[in-house]
Amino acid sequence: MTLSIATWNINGVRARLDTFMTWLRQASPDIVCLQEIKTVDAGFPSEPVEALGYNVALHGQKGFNGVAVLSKLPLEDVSRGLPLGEDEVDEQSRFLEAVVSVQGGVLRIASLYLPNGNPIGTDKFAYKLAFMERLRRWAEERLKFEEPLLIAGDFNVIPHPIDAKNPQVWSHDALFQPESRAAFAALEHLGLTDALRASTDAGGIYTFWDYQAGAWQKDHGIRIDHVLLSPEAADRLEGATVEKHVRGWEKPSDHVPVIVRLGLET
DNA sequence: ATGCCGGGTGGAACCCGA
Repeated sequence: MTLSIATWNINGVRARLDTFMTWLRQASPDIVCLQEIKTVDAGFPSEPVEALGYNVALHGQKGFNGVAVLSKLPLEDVSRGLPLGEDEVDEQSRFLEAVVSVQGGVLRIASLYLPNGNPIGTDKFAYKLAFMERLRRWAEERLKFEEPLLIAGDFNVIPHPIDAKNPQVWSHDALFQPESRAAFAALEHLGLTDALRASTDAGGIYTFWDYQAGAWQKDHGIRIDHVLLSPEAADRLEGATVEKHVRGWEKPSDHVPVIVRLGLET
């Protein structure tokens, strides 16, 4: 059978409730990773989501950030936040890890909201790069398990010029800095596969269009929402698609969902 | 060089995003 896993930066789940529920009913993925829910756990619309058959795991935050994993399969293990070093504190809710059972083992899922990092040259950019290094170290440890693993979310990185309509516009932006792109490449060098790029080398595929300056109307987009796969997941990849049409709906998020399909028995 | 738009908080004007 095929398991479908989606990721979507929803830009405020409460402001997006109608759009979100409409999409969830239509697309009906087995697993959904959400970012920027922008609410504490108690503010998440768990009841209507559970009514559609989903289990809900949350790592919320007041006003900003916040990630979630929804799953039609039971969530057996949930862990909030990336590991921290000695004396390190991270008050930002940007990472949520969960495990579901599949035939012969488990499927491990991480919902990720990587820091934007703008403007460059500030502590925000340093925080982004430090966060990416923490993610790299975590992924390195998890890959030792040799199990199907997905890191799905808003990476806030434009990996290559082909992933932007106008790459030169982003040359001074944290999303397209050499350091940001190198840190993304370092994740791939661990053995992780960019699911969309494993499916196609076509240009013009974007997941974000700014609300401002008519970016959507001009198709001035960037591809910054990604799904990275461990070798055991990549071997089962059946396809990856971007739900572009959702950007044209009423009250859209500025991001659209990305869906990957894996051949896995449950 | 900055704002554009939109969500959040808190109850106006400001922070934040990408």
